Amino acid sequence: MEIKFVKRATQTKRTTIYDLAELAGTSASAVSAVLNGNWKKRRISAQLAERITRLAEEQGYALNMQASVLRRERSKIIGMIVPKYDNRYFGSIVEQFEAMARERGLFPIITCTRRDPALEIEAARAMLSYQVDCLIATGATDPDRIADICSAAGVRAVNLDLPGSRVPSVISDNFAGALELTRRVLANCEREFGEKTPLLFVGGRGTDHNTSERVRGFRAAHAEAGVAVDETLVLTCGYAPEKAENAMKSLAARVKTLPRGMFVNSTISLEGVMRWIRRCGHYTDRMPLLGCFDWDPFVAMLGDHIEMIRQDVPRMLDAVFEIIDSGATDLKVIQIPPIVEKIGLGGRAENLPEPPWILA
Amino acid sequence: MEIKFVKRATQTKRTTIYDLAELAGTSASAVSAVLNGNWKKRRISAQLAERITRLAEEQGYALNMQASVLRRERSKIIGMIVPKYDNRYFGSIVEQFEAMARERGLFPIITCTRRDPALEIEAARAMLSYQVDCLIATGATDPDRIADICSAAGVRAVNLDLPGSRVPSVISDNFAGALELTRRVLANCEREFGEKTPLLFVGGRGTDHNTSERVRGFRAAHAEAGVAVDETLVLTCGYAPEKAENAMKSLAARVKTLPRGMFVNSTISLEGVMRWIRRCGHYTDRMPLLGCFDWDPFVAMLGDHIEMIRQDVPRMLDAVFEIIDSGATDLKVIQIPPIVEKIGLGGRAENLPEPPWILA
DNA sequence: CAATTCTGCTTCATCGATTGAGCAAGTAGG
DNA sequence: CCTACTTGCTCAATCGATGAAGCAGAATTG
Repeated sequence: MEIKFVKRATQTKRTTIYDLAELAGTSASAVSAVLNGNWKKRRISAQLAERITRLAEEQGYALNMQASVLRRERSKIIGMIVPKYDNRYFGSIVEQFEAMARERGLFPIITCTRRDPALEIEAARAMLSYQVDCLIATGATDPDRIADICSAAGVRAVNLDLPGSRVPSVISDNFAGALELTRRVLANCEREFGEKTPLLFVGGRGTDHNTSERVRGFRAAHAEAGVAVDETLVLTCGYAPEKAENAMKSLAARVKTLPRGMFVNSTISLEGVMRWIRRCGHYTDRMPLLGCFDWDPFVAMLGDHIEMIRQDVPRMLDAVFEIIDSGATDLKVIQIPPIVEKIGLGGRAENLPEPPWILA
Repeated sequence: MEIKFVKRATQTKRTTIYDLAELAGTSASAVSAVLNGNWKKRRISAQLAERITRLAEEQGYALNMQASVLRRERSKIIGMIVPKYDNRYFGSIVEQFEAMARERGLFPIITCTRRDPALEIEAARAMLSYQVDCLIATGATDPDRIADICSAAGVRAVNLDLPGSRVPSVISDNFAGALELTRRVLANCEREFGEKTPLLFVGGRGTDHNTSERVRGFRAAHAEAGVAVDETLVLTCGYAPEKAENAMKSLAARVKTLPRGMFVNSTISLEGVMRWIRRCGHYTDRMPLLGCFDWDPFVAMLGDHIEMIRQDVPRMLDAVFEIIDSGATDLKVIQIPPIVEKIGLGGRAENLPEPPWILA
């Protein structure tokens, strides 16, 4: 059962253009020219090109990118840092980023920083070491720091999801999205409970741009509806489920009546909120009416009491690549309108049995 | 508003060890030795080391990995290909893989193949071009093909999630997991409906190892319960939500009574199944009882009619890295017991067999 | 027929880091 | 005082691919 598997690592020397040159009775530079496609420019005969190509295939030749990149001006490597992979939003960002990069002949490398500021910086440096031509900082805690590091290395950067002030940014229109989401939840509450009450805002970091814009939209919708925001109900406690759950717990401990409507700042926070709702025993008669600034297919099935705002990932990435492709350098922040997920479509069918769905 | 941003790309020449050598009045080789940490071996004085280190920092020196890797024996780059980022299972695989790679001083690069066999191969080749030391093929449609390509380049490979026959594999114990999941759904059905009826199996590719093992577990549980499997109810239609949804649709069109219990082969398939359930109008009185071979926090909140099996990602990755770290080359398939998620809670079931389940 | 252009290559320096070999000065030992 | 180490460095080859410059020989032009 001892397999060649590792043996070959020592045995097999990878085929290089020099090996091919020798086999073809020609020079390495001819082989290189043929294999990287500009043999016409270099006036290699079609005959020799053909012969070299065939040989390369036979020998299972594979370009050594490290050598190639070292020599070339541009690496054609594009980097992205991303906070997490545990939700559909970042998942689709990464998946589409990869696809779009590949379409353009770029090699994508991605690093997940788990919202760790130190790791963000380290990851950015690592990517620069690998000679990325461009770096996309997604949801970075300190985008400007990253931009500075890139700029020192002469590398382009673009911010995604969270804006910075040093390089172009592409983000959702958080204010508009939050305004609309809050409006809907307020309207649902009024319809269901017959009275206008201030909503809870939970999740996100109070310091990040997105969260503060969403709070602004939240406030604007309240103002519009003539409802005073209850400041004790604005809980920007961080994104993690546990943080949201704890925030709810301690809120429940210090107020007498719990809100009947909530604005939850991501599916990740919603995870914690839902957990709390199911365990706290305060909503046994009726679920609170929720709005979630984020989308997840199963959340959409949780019931008709949840409204969702879905960030428009395809358009966001189109904008990112337009900046990259065009080489645009002006310091704009592009805001992409998010999508309101209509309940009923993504939402619950009218004729489903009533939740035993939610447990105590 | 015209920013330095791109200007610098042409202006700034990155600092190299030669620049530092000149500034320090020493040789490039001394600089190299100091900066990559083996200056003791190379008998550089602490004094000079100190001076060089300071200079490197001042100048914002960053190692050129392409040059470094080109020269070195091992690249310390580790690759992973993964089918999708749209579910928690692969999301956590990727996230933990990255973290564990970094812990070991390896640089992880990941490619999402979207279950496209051609892209899988292309991605594997690309990674070899970048001189990965090791490649992990996660959920690959043709792991052996990838293993062959790696072996030709003298690169180690490991299969994850789906096994192959050329290199070691780490997978879930699909049979045991499916057996337990089916048992539970059967039991739930008997309890709820007072009779033993065969379940539906939906999702996955009939040709892949995982799915066939799960079907085997599904059958075994039926046999155990004395229930005959209804062959028309085994729908290995692929993983995508639309495929599952369509399979359900056409099933509904050709049978008179729909199953009251279902084994769904992934959260991704469950997405389609749930969509169908909600739209079809056949389950207006009572939701079918479900079992899902996969875990998602929101699915867990969908109600008490869904049982879930969660694959043990941390242990799977531990196993993968143990193979890599130890340099093990024997052709084993390591099966990691999955976890039965208790509704509401979550933990390992009592009646799963004891690990470590090494096969063949 | 000589001068020029074109064709089809080859040669060689280069990218930046690494490392074996070697060298000069200092120190220890006999 | 001479040999033998040790210390602290430098030199130069090397990894594999790239592309500017150059060089024969064939083809074309005046």
